[in-house]
Amino acid sequence: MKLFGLADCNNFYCSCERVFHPDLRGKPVVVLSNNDGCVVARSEESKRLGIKMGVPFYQVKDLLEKNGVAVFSSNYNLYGDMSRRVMSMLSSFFPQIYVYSIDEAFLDLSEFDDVEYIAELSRKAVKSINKGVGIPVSLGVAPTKTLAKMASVYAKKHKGYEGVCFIDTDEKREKALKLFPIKDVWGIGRKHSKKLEYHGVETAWDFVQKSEGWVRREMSITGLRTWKELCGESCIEMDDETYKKSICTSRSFAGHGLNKIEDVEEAVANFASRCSKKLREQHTVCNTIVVFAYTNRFRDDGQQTYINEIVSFDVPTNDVQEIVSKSVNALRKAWKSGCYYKKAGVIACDICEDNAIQGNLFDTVNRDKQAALSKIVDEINMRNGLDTVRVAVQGYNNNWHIKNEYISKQYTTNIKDIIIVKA
DNA sequence: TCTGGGGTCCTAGGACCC
DNA sequence: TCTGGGGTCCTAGGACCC
Repeated sequence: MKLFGLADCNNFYCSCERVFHPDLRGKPVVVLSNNDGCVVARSEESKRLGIKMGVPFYQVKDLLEKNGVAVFSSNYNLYGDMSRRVMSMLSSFFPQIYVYSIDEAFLDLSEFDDVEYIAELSRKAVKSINKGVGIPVSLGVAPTKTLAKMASVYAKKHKGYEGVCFIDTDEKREKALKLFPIKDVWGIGRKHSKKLEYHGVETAWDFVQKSEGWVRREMSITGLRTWKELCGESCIEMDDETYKKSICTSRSFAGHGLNKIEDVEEAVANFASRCSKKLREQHTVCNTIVVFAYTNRFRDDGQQTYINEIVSFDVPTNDVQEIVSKSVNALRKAWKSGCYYKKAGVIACDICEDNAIQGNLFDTVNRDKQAALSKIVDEINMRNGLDTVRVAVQGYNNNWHIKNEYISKQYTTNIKDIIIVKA
């Protein structure tokens, strides 16, 4: 039987923080989103206190304080680096891994034919990662990705499994489906689970009792794929990661937001610069950018506005100056004064590989020179830090900076923050 | 006062063609 | 009274994921 694995890091952001705060093991921890806005990660102890995923920080601040919960702003440099370590260890055990998100990877186990051997390897991997990186991992194995995902949930939930759970027989599958709430199935979101519950479907098992035709009609092709996967038929492909088809950089602004065009301009210039860097990193160019900015949608007193400017290039590009200047010009053109902007961003779309650029007969830009300059700027910034060389409009006022009151150090990526072990 | 950020895929409907 | 039939392409919006 062909099998897939799913390795999922438990409460990943919290676990990362705990690696450098061993005193917090067994204690409640939460990690906040950008701007210390919402709770985006909770340790098991915090979940037990009833803190919900995505809840605004200010609404639970008292509760957290009262229960001595350790609070962290998100530290993406740290989490990104820890993720790389986990993935690299994982691939030393399993040659075919597909990184699905910062804390998850699918494993293609088709080259192994012995289930016992897979089980042994899985247990070894989980133990080694825990010991070597300090991150607890749950691993599920099953004939489809949706079932593997379900197995990983059981692996995490029941201590007896020691982090590894198999759904590899029909009996186990039936039992697993009957105990699994439909709303927690991978691929079934809020809308569909509401609808399914209305039709009497409460568990994954109830769902597979529905007919194929009914599912196709009510939930379209994506719902049908989930249904088939739960029945044991593998039909969700692993994306052989090529390149991202859209790239977005956006931020919310702290407090009321920003109402001066210079401040928003500086922010947009920085978002555009970040987009161009991401494009270059994946060796692609974009044909179109979208610049957006909007006021606080949660307020009903002030004036609400939405800027959404779409700009196209004559020739697809990833050049920082071109993308920044077009973005800033688009913002200036669409600017409406008298509003407090709470969030803004830049999206690069119509992306293609940089070796397949469709030229333009009337192009006046020297593309070779431009590419050479980009390369040098990237190299300088790699050595000396992000944005050492920048486009002037990116500025230094930084009035759009994000709030992160509770951020931990860059333990693994900044030499100044490396922990010193005392003899 | 305070509410994240970054993606993918699918569908319905409009515009247009013969 | 009665208003074809078949395509393609594009876009906005919905639903989902982490």
